[in-house]
Amino acid sequence: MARAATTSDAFNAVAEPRRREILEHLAGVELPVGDLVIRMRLEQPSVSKHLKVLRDVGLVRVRRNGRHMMYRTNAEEIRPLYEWTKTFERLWAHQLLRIKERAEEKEKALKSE
Amino acid sequence: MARAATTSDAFNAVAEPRRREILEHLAGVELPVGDLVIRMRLEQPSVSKHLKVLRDVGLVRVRRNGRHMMYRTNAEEIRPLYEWTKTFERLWAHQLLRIKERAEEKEKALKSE
DNA sequence: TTGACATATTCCCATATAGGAATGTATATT
DNA sequence: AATATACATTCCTATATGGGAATATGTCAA
Repeated sequence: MARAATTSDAFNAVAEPRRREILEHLAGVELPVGDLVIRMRLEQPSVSKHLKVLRDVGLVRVRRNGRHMMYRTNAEEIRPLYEWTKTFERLWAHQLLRIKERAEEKEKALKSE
Repeated sequence: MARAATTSDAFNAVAEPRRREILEHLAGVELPVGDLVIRMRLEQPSVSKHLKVLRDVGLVRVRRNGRHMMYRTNAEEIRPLYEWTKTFERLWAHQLLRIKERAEEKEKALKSE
């Protein structure tokens, strides 16, 4: 079996750096394809193809305005990724706590010299 | 150009569902490969190969214990994904707010009937 | 040393890209 | 209708899989 399609879910779709970049540009802002092409210095077909992947998984919404296709990020679809990563939060919090504890131990040791 | 390697970064590594599953199993718990094989009902070579990808990007740590290789999730490497998704938080919060507002409008309209 | 056990690695192949180049489609303007 | 503008789609190719099968490596036990 080969790798899962980029359009199989949000996880696969955002694995591509240029697509994450697109989502950042379209966060809370509606933009036509041409603007992305200029800002990202990427060929128009490439931008359109990335946008198609993002559309397929619902990460962006489109609206036609004359000749322009206005895209914007649909953050709701990013949320599951947020929720998944968040389940590991306690782990890195633990690690930070242990680092803090060690730092305090060190300080204590210094004072008692 | 083909798709970026699964080992190029954490984003690509966690795009694979079985690898996310592994990270969940190893969250805060050290386990040998054999345990993952049983729990995930996946062939041992597959598990080992997924573990290699996760090791390459630092998402898991290993320690040898006799014949057993003890793996555990290194949450620090998941944190960047969390931080990235978190930057979109305000957007879905907005959306929720708008949904709430609409609900209130509706209620208001019902009361004034 | 010889097995037995636990994992890693290699070889295989069908599949899915990402970008470049060329072309197709839809809409506005004159 | 004819042309220009804005995007989308198709064709192409080098590359990277993920799992199955077979094999290699490393460690413990007798």
